[in-house]
Amino acid sequence: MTALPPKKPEASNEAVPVTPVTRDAFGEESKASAVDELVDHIRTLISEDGLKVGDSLPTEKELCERFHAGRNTVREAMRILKTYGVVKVRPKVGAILIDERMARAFDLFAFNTLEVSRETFVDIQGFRSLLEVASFEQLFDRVTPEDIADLHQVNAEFLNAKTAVDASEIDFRFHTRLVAVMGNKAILDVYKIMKPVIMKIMLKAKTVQTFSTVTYSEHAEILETLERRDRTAYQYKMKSHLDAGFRHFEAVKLPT
Amino acid sequence: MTALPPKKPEASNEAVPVTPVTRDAFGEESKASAVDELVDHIRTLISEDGLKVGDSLPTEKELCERFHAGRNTVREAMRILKTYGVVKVRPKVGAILIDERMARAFDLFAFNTLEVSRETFVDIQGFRSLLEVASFEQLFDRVTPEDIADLHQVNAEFLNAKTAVDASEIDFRFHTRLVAVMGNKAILDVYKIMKPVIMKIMLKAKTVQTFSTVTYSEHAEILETLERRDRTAYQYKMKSHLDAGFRHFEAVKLPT
DNA sequence: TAACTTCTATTTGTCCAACAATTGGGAATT
DNA sequence: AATTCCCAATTGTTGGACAAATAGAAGTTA
Repeated sequence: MTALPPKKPEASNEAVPVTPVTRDAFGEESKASAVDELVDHIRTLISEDGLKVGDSLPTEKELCERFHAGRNTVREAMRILKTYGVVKVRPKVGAILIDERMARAFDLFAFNTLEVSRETFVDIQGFRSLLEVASFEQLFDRVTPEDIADLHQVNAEFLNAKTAVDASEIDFRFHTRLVAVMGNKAILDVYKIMKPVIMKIMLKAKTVQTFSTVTYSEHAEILETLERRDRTAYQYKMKSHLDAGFRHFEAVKLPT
Repeated sequence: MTALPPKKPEASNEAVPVTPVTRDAFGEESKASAVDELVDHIRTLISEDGLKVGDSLPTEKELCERFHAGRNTVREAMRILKTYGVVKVRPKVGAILIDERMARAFDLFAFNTLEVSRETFVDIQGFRSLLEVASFEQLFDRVTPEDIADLHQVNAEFLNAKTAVDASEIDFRFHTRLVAVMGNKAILDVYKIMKPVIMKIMLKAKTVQTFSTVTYSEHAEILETLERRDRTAYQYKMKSHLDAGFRHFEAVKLPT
């Protein structure tokens, strides 16, 4: 025994589950890298200790010692958990359990830098119609004077917008704030994920001029119907507002 | 100049976009860690070079040199992309572009270490209420006899279900098929992503017995209102159906 | 005592260097 | 020409070093 593998120094006591050749993270099988094993270990650690959202994980050093792994290995494993939206790491304070998996799931699809196809456009606008028009019951139930005030304030920012990009940013903020009224994080996450596509739609359909005049006043009218709790008028105004962009997109006549 | 910061050795030529303090992925602002910046850089690299699935990314060393980053930083960035399901890395051959994001999205929620938090539960059910109840206009517009037939067929499978898991699988298929009636891919994708959480909700609320009796007949009643184009009845039946699971979750009395 | 400031120690973030493990591709052999 | 073997390139893992951030303690002042 001249050259023993330097991987396992000596200690094999402690509480080492020892999963020598396990399966990969999920589904597909592979050779079980140290990082994947570590993720598995941390997972069992979480469930066995019954850790809940808000609880802390051991520090990197402790994880190194407990699982006999190098710090970079631990860091890559933690990086996976961060990407999963399961932990939030801050210097000095360490890793805290969270649950933002929903937001992460939608982040995945924000990777698209491709063109907006006609079908995607129609689908997204249909989705928005559902989230902003058909949702009127939940909107009217929950809307507060604060919400209205916020929305007015956001809408007022149109007057300061210099470029079309600025203006569409404000436009998106307005609609996002409206969706936020429902107080549903999942819905809000989805809406935020659609931002790149929605922004493209807004930009395509409007110029700065349009923003500071038509869009601004349409928003104002929508807010007014919201304030009055006028369901019928709200649905009509909002649907027209969304369809406006749609009609313009039609006019452009995309190839496909 | 005795102690210059060791971060930037010297070279500032090449093609370094130099995003010193950029924004985070979306909306929320952060301090822009080197790893996050690197992910951004690689992303722009992919889109600017027009890389497609199957193409190769530069090696770790090349990425280190091109973006003046340490190898661990590069590795953590690649680890993020791997977790996203955007690249597949093998020793010697390097990183190849793939697109398994949908599969990864499912994996996210198969990460069972965490309980479905109460807020998540409420949000998801609210979302479903929007997608399946408030969407009735679009549903009634587009539903065809074929859709109805399919839905009846799926619902009939309850009779063959042996375990609660089987049954909840069928339950989810039923609701998915219903959402599919709208013909909106974006909405359908979102619904599919929520599958693991929805499945948990279904499992929590029901036993096999329940599925083969209550759920089955509730579905049948919903289909009947859909066939009759009875808007009011549909909304009432579907809302009750969804709320049933909700009430059971209430009864469980979660700690927080 | 209470509020504020400063300091310290701990923890994470990044980089470097070294070696092990894997493997595609070339070299050597038949 | 086919097969086998070997090498070199690349990723995987480890350890160490230092920078950056910050929670908590210690000290200061009103």
